[in-house]
Order: sequence, then C-alpha cells, then structure tokens
Amino acid sequence: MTIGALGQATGVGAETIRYYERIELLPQPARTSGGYRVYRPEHVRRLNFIRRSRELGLSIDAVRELLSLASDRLRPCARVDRLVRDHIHDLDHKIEGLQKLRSALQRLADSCRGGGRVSECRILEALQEAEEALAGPDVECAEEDCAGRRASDKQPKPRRERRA
Amino acid sequence: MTIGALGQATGVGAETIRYYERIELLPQPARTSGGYRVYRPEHVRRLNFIRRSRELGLSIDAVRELLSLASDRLRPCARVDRLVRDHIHDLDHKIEGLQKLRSALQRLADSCRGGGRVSECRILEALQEAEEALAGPDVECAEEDCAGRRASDKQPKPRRERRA
DNA sequence: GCTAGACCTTGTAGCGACTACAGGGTCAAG
DNA sequence: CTTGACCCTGTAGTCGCTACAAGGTCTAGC
Repeated sequence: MTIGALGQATGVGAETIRYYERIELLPQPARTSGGYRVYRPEHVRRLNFIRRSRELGLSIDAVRELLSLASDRLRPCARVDRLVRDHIHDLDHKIEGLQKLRSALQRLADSCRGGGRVSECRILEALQEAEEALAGPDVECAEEDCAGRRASDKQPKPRRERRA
Repeated sequence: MTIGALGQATGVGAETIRYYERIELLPQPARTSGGYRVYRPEHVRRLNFIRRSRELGLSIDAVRELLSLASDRLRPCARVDRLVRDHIHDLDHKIEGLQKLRSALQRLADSCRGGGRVSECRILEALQEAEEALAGPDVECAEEDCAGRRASDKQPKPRRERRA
C-alpha cells in the first residue's frame, strides 16, 4: 500500500507519516522503482500503536520506548507500567495547575462586571498592581512543564549594583 | 536599569525580555553609548503585567490585546472581561480533555499489575489491538486544540484503489 | 500509446514561546 | 589597566507536526 492508503488505514496524515520516518519512529519502507513508499500490514499495526499512544498524550520519546519495550516479549513489563503511571502523574500535575489557574481567572472575572470603563477595571488593576492581588494558593507557571522559566531562581554571584 | 536588573525586578529572563522586544511586546528602550539597553520604571510595570498575564496562561496575542485595551482608560472594559472569560472556557475544555485522558490511562494501568512479561502485558495489548479496547467515553485527541489532526476526515475524490 | 489528474517525491519553512549558544563588546571596581 | 561580570547580535534548537513549492509517478480510460 502507498503512503496515502496507510494514512487512510490509520487516520494519520501522509506528511506526519513521513515525519515519523524522518525521526526514525517508523522504519523505512520498501520503494517502487519510481520511488514510492510501499507499506505492509506490520506498518499499519505499528502506526496504529503510535497513533493510539499519541492520542493518550504520550510523548514521541515515550512511544519510542514503548515500541522498543514491546519488541522483546520476554522482558518484564514493569517498565511499561511505570511509563504509563508516570504519565498519569504528569497529567495530574497539569490538571491541578490548570484548575488553580482557572480559579484565579474566575476570581479575576468575578471582580469585573464588564460594564465599567477600563480606568476602573478590576482585572487590569489586578494585573498591574501588587503581587498578592490574585495570588490564590500559589498559582504561577501551570502551562506545560514550565522548564526553568523562573530566571530569578539562579542567583549567580554577588555583583556591585549598577544604577538600578 | 540594565536588562539584568529588569530581569531581577520582574522574574523574567534577559533572553525572554529581548524576545519580547523583538516581537514588539515591549517597546525599545533607550541605549547607553555602548549599546546597553536602559530601562525605566514603566518598563518594570509593563513587564510585570505581561508576566502575570502569561502566568495565568494567556497567549502573547491576548496579552498584547490586554495591553492595548489598558492604554485607553475611557474605553468600556467589556472586551477585557470577554477575553478573560473566553480563556476560562478554553481552560475548561482543556481540563476536561485531560481528565478523560487520565481515566483512559488509569483504566489501562489498572489492567496491568506490572509483574508479568511484555508478552502478556495488557497495556501493550490495548495499544496494539482493536479500537474499542480503551475507548472510554470518547477519548481521542485531547492534547491541545488538536487542529485538524484527523486526516481521515477529508475524503476528496473517489479514486481507483491501488493494491492496498 | 497517450492524456488527465490523482497521487507521490524531496526539501524547506512555519507555528508558539521561548531557550541556548557563539563570538564578541562594555562597564565599573580595585 | 586588568578582571570578570555583564551586555550585545545573530542564529539555531525545542516539540510535533503542518504547509507549501516544484517536480515526478502511476493508472484508468480513450
């Protein structure tokens, strides 16, 4: 089957399939004399595995690991279990963060009736003014994994203070 | 103050500040004769506004709009209110999607005790086998907004079927 | 055999919101 | 005048695709 047929069979776009091949998530298929990719049933199975894993929110690297684990049928499946449970934990953190965020925003929105002028808008005030205004139980940095976004954490060396 | 001092004052990294300047979220500051950026208190206020909005998960474009709205003190603040409420809705969708995902994964994890071998791992089976295995109440595609990932939706023209 | 046109090929650039370098220049304390 | 913390610009990388451009291949139907 061609790349289009594989796409139909799995619900994955052709460009995504080529992308998976480029990052070596899918093995290189055979080619016709004209250079067309020719896929076989095992490609369908592998790509379906990938799609389902991705739909569950697993990262490409996690999928890669799962595929490698799955290839050795005698290996204990504890690692598989671990991978999935870790991902559940990640999701829990993410969900919790978003819920905090949501209530902070809700508090913000509740403080504004929307009928006034910008000059007396509580939302804009809260964003402009002091830190505590909308700091519920510790919001900050809920979107994604937030890898080291806090530049203020690192405190390198005591330097003279410039005209601050 | 220099870019480093502004970073300290706001908790935003210097590289991010330069990035904000490049995308015109922060105005270009004055410069020393040597080319150093020189910031003033209004930059601190604006950058704090930006940081807080970002921490609440608002997109750069939303922040841009908020800043522009905030600059006209006589304008009605209905649009501000709308922007924030829309974002709350987005969050609701996101949270819901992640929760569905979580329960699908939990079901998966519950089916595996982690003590067996890969060959009898229910998790890997579920990822490999039929569609219904782990389709709880309609999972698919919860991460982010999932913009048109389903390639199988478009069904262009009836073409001859190749050797499929 | 030939044409039409659906399908395929490679390569590159873009998305959002940064982050991380490399290779150099500036600044102020001592 | 040296030291070295700090700053500059520019470019490339992150993640997981998606979209395009310019061209080549394939087969149904004539």
